[in-house]
Amino acid sequence: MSQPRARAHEEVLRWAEEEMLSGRLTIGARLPGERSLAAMLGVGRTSVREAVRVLEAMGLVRTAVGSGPESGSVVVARPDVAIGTALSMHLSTSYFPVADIVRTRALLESWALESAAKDVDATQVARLAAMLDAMDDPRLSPDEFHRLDAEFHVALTELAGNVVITAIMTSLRVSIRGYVMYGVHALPDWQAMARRLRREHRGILRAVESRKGDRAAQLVRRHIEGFHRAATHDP
Amino acid sequence: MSQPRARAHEEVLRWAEEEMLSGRLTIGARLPGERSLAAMLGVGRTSVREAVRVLEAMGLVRTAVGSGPESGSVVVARPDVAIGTALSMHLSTSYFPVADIVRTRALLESWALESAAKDVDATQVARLAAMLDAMDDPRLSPDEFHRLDAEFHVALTELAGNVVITAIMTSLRVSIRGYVMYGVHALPDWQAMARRLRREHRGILRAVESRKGDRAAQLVRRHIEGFHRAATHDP
DNA sequence: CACGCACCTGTGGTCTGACCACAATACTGC
DNA sequence: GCAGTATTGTGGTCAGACCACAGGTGCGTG
Repeated sequence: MSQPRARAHEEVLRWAEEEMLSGRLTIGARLPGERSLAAMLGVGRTSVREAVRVLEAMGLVRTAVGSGPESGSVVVARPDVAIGTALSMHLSTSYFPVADIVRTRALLESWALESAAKDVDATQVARLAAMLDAMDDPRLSPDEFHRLDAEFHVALTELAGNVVITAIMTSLRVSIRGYVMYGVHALPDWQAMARRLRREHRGILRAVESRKGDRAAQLVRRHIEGFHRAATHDP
Repeated sequence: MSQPRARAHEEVLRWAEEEMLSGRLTIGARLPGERSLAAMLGVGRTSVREAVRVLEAMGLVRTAVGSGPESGSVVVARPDVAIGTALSMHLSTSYFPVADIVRTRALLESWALESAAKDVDATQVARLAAMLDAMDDPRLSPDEFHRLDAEFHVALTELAGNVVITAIMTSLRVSIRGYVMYGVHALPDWQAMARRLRREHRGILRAVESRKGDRAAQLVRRHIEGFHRAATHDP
């Protein structure tokens, strides 16, 4: 009606969105097979596949071949996938400056800590501390270290309980992964940097634990911007 | 090498990302035709199309039929499209609570104003004031009013000059459009709300103009959360 | 010579039908 | 009873055929 000439694959996307809005298609549910879906909507299978690809890229479905309950297209909720891949692609066009991403990350993360410090419980702190213990292993490669580092920061952000912000944070981490690793290799002394990061992590966690929200926010902001400065400092 | 069994359309995506990273494919450039691209990469045209669909959904290309320089797949930079459609789809799965989106918006926007108020110039203020003048027309439908309102808020955020935050803001506005319009219809007195929004907009702009960053941030936070409360207040 | 219209070409958009690899399940022969 | 095989249904891929569309080309007419 409103869009009399929608492309066929958009028709499929519209259908999927309606099904999800109405609650007929919930997380964990399986989409009809591509062939039957095509017949159902009166479009070709290729158009259905194009729509499924888009849904997959947006982190809304996961596809698998074979048979059984795990096969086919299953509805999932991975918003970080969507934003992450999109951000990293846009980064590759150089449309997004890394500095803007770093600043955004600092903003979101400092807010999250400020908000989280109000009602953090011991269980959460213990879990975060365990992550930091794992990072103390001096045999870790820069690559592994960064993976744990990213996990720690995402876990910190999760404390605030805002799924949108968590999703954006995860995405930002994914999208700047390449840049971080590049910066790491450019560092004169990686071990020294690792020691510094570990120390700062402990400080941040301590501030959160003692409910000092604004101090935690300040520390994490310095932590992020400090690494950025060090990693982009060309000799 | 690293991924010996990548799906064909992922091969195309990888190619596109590499081309953009290397600078061979810049914004405004045209992709090869689907048929020649398929031949070039040794995959079927359907796989190329699936990849192009994903790129399109991520706001990286725009496609058009016909011939001439405007046709074909053109590289563009519309990160807001990517994040916006993804967010709205995830909203429809009810995975994202609206409250989290509203809070995120308040955070980003208040930061942007605080940062922008430091060096705003008269030209920008005049442009924003003109937008507010357009919103004064009492004949505007709620729909038109909301469109202008969204434009104003995005323009405010742009003042900070952080493209990542601008993209996220635009996306958030797009994704909550349905919710806002629903809330508007639920209001007992739309005209009264419009008057209030207009007044608050003027106040925010005034604060920015006089370089009072923290006051502008506070006002916009109240503005956003106030509307949210009013629109979700069930009788 | 200038103009306008019909034709040509290349683009994305779509559909059909045919395979393939794969994984769970049903069946079959021992 | 059980191991091994055949069946079924899934996504993944490809080739080929149309279609609608928009710009360019060139012919014909004024």
